[in-house]
Amino acid sequence: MAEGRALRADARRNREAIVAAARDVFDRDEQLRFDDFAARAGVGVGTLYRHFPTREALAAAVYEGEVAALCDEARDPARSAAENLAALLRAFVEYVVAHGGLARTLAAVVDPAVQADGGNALESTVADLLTRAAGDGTIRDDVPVGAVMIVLHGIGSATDRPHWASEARAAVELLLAGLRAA
Amino acid sequence: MAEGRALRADARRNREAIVAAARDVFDRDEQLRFDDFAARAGVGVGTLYRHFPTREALAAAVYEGEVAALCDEARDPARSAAENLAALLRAFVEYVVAHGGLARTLAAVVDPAVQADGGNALESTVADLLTRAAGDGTIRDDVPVGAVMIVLHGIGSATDRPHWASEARAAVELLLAGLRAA
DNA sequence: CAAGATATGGAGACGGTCTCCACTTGTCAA
DNA sequence: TTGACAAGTGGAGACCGTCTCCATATCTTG
Repeated sequence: MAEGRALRADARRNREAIVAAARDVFDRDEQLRFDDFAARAGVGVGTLYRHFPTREALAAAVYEGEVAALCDEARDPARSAAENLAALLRAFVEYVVAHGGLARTLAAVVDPAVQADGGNALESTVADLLTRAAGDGTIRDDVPVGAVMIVLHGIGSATDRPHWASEARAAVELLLAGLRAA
Repeated sequence: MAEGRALRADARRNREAIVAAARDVFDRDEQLRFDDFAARAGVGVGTLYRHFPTREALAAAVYEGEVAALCDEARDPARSAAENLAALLRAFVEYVVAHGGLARTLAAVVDPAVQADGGNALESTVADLLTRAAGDGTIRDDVPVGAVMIVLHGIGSATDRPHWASEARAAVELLLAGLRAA
């Protein structure tokens, strides 16, 4: 996804408007068809398609922005890696609790294979914390990042269970307990 | 979904043929459109729609059958509840490893809210084992079933991560370790 | 301020989903 | 067995969301 060329000014504005509109729509959990979607962002369908050829591409763009904010909160140098990891995972749940629709859409639409492929900020942040905490001896050292990501994915995609919020919190605590166990 | 009326013999045959065909298609991970789908089962589209108004209804029917088999394996009276629970969770992963397409389809299509609503054999089996194992004192007693289900859901829906099989196994071990921890 | 490059929008082709009903098949009472 | 009614069927075609295509509009650069 490297920028091959600089976007023309108006194109960039449109692109941003689309992402913003998408964020909004996903968050409200509105089920909009692609055409209306374009209208909502104030552009034509053609423009929407040029910038984001698939629904997934659009979701990925939103995803990227959301995740970046989350990761920043987990880089407090005053805390140990294990503490930062716990903070990140808990923040993740609270974020998802606050933005259920967004989380569900992203979990449903963003392809795990793509995410796992490297470009994923959340995964590499978790991987980093995991490695460093394991180095400290504060958590087990035999846990692949993927195992943690799988749990997070489950949390993001099960948002319409009746008591989901408390279950999600419990799942994270379970995960943290598992990480600490010998 | 109580049977309001007994199905006519031919109708029942058709219904079963459809479910069997669906199982097959999902398992192979073929992306079939509804019409061809009906043809595959040897019935008309109309028939398909009468029996299963939505893709989800169809997936749910397949799901039910698959899960019933799994749960039976976890009712060994010679083992403790905790052991049966561990066996069930591990069997779940191995099942999903062997039938990735099926698992992904079901995870993507079957609505968690419906599953959680009661009619779900897997969830009630897990709930039962969880309660009994907690009674024995072999695992923590503050874990809602939902937390475990969320992890299982994550496992089922992340099947296209590159090293997914080993990550899924690790996730289950992590979960089991978390359950054991004080 | 040209002239070329870049981006736009939305009409309409395309294709999957789902409905509807004339027809077939099963069931059951006589 | 058979007639008569209920139950079930199939697939043509209406419907509607997705996506392409290109004449037009807008930027940018020399």
